[in-house]
Amino acid sequence: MSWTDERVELLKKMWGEGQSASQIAKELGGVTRNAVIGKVHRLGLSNRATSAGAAAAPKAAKAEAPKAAPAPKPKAKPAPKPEPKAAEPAPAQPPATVPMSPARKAIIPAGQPLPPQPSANEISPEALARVNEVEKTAKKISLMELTERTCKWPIGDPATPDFWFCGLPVQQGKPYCEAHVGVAFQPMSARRDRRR
DNA sequence: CCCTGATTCGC
DNA sequence: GCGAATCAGG
Repeated sequence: MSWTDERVELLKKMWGEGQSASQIAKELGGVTRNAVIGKVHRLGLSNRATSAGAAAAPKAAKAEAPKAAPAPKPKAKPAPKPEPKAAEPAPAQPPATVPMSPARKAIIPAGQPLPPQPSANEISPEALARVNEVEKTAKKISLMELTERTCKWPIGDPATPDFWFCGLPVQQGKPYCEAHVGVAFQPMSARRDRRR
């Protein structure tokens, strides 16, 4: 594919709208985001109000030496980085199997006894509200559709057909989307008033 | 890890 | 001019 006027125009339009290079590339087809970025630069349109990622970093200007540049050797990748590997602060119990749902039938899925889950209580009302919102617009994907980066929060009753997985984009690293991470990972807390 | 844009440089 | 590879940051 080449940069026809039309394609360049679309590129400009989308870039102007704040679309990401990858989105533009996907739209144009036949080009990678790198191609898009490269073109953007060649066209001279660059800095726009970026949201993130954009290297707002005032990189050292490439002042090419007029003659006989000292050749700073840009190729440099030391930093072996030993990787300290800090201990992960075990998060609260993520729903091993079934988190709470609107109407959990009285069925307890066979298997290990469910660990004490931070049920509806102890969770910020806001987080729950957001989850409810999310669950209404969740992608509702099936088990087969789960991927490394789809929210794996189960919704509904696994014993009925009304069962799906959230499916929204996961929050990097986590197994759930942002909303579900909010209720899945509790900072541990109030529950010690277990008079016993 | 995923994603973003920026730069470099051989073609 | 083009864009993959690479870099740098979130």
